[in-house]
Amino acid sequence: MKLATWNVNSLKVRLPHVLQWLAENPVDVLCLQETKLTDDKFPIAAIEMAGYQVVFSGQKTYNGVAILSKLPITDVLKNNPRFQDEQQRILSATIDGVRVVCTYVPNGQSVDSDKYHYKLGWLAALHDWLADETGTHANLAVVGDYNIAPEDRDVHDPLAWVGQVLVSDKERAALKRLTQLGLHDAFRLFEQADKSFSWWDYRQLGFQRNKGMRIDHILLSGALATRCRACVIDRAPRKWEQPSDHAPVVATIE
DNA sequence: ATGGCTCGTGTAACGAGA
Repeated sequence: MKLATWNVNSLKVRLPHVLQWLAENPVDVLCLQETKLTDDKFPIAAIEMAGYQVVFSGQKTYNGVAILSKLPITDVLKNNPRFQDEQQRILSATIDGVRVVCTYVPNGQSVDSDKYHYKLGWLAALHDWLADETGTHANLAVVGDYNIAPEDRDVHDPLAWVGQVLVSDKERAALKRLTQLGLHDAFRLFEQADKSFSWWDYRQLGFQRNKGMRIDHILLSGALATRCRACVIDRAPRKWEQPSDHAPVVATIE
């Protein structure tokens, strides 16, 4: 199974990019974040024409997640059953024996904001729910935009970012707690180039200068990590016209 | 210099993202 995740920053704007990328990279499963579409506006027909089934959970203006799959999708669940949340940030489904959780972790805005506290509470609730899910599903993949750079090597300029949102100790500790449930960062199962990032600021030629961060992750249960043969960030669509600020991350599971 | 781009909303700036 080829499993990918991509924060598209508006599926309305990025639908052509998604279709082109799938044509060039016919992965089995693609998880999307920040669709920014209510469910009545979701482009089901265009995605089905491309050979994918799709489930989605959206809202107006913000957030929104979707799972595209070549193979049948079953047992769809919206949100974290343990966390009351108006914001549509989690969608789970079973595909080919793999439990896929597509997640868009809150950004947090800044460490002194209410949004930061919401992020930490949200992550704690995710941990508590996934503690059960890891027991229930041996083949579990929790993928998406985590809005956390796990280590300094995942940040273009760690000194400039010390203590800031996306890299703060509390956020990194929350992510580490997820990995301590037995979920492995697929990207770090393999040797990778230095300064590998999945997001680059639109401003100040961020991509051209590689001023980015690695904040989009594929976390795999032990059973899936053992079967994982590769994990790459595809920078190509970040070079296209009117790109998302994020690049897709792709894991190959035998 | 707390901006710089890009998005949705809605049709003018502004909040939010990261």
